[in-house]
Amino acid sequence: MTFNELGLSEKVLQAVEASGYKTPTPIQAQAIPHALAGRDVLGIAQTGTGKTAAFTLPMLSRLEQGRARARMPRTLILEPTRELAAQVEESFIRYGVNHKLNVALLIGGVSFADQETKITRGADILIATPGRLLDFSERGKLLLTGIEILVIDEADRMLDMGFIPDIERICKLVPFTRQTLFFSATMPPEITRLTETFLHNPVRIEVARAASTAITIVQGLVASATGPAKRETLRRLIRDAADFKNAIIFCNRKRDVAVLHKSLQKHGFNAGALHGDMDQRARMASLDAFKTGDVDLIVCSDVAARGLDIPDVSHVFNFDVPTHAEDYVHRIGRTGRAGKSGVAISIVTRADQKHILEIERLIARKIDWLSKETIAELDVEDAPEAPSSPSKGARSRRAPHARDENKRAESSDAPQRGERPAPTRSRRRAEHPHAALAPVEALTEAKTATQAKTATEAKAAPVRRRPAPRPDDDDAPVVGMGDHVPMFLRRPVKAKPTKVAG
DNA sequence: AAAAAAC
Repeated sequence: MTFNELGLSEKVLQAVEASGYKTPTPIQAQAIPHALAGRDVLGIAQTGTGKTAAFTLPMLSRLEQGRARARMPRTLILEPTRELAAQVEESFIRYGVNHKLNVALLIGGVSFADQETKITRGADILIATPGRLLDFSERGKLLLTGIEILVIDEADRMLDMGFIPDIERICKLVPFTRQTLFFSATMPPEITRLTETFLHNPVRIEVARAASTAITIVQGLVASATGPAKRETLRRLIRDAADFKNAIIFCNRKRDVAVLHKSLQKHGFNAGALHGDMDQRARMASLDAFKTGDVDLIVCSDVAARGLDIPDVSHVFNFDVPTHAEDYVHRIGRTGRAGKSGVAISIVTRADQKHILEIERLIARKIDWLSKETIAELDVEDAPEAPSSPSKGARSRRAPHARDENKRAESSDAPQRGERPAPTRSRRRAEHPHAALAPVEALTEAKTATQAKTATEAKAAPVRRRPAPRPDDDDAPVVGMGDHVPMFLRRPVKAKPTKVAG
């Protein structure tokens, strides 16, 4: 099967060919002919299945007839997050090189002015997140009465995010006669109801089960105590990762994204961050830096869990185990894409064990433990949230390592031989094909190399003076708000939730 | 339990 057989226009086919694609994915092969024929499509597909091209390509073909009028876009694509919207815009730009179509991106967090100019000029393609779209619509700056094709992408995620009322409002603002392309990874009852209301006799296309995890992803669990010890566990995993290229690190909370990001930087890692409380420019900049390889680590909230298509992510680390099993599937799906192999490792504390069971049930398989010690052996209950008191067990075993890292952190502020520091990359391991499955050997082999390297770098670079590092306080200054924060702000807000009587 | 999304 080739793209030529799907009925796409010559202009689109040329752009597809220029991008180097020859064979359509299953969702593309099945959806494109129906989309071109004007049918409503209900696509049940995970991200990473080629879903975006499944609607951008036929839309571009169909838009070749007709032109946009001022403030009346011809097509509308709704996305749950700003990054996804921007990603879809890129897809239209890539495959629309031979067209003279106006593309507008309507997302929050950026100024109105540019967006308004584009809308006023007339947009053939409008890609939007619901909030900003409704804002424009309510201000009378945008008319949805000329919409010919409506795309609702990631519908189940829109549901999770509480967007369904907005989606319903928008569906009522567009003409009844439009064509609707509707995509969702799963079909919960609310989504089914939505499709029954807003789709007309749709073609139903289902490609991959939502809960299936790509077989190209090697998954593993590593037991850890909480607090600073957990960050130490992560650093060890990054350092010892075999075939490491880059990694996405997920935290459950935005606050922890910021804390971990600072911690990694302090330890000399080349890391960026991405979460929804960052301003939009910083979000875009972080993502770009990661895509181009300027940073090889990015610490994220679940804003990045779904849909983001970053080619060649070698590792995903769940710094926190997601509390929703579905999120696990989405997170680890950032690696192992397009037939490439990937590694996904989750750091598990005692409190996470029940979530692991749910995840294993969802993906219908056991995930291997990669750590020698089990959770039961770790002194989890005694592990501190605050940086003041260390956990005994896990800590003392790795103390030499921790000291090592402090040296690295100090040296990292200085430029090394005119290059930006890229510690994780420079530390890339000699091939160890099954390292992820044989972690103990990999760790031993890796450790000597790391230590040798670190020692050299520490000598070569000027050392920034800091209080003598003790393994106990290696992370003490990291609070996510700068180093000078009153002590009372560092204390956990709530009483320790893990403490249960008895 | 938290994240995301409008000002």
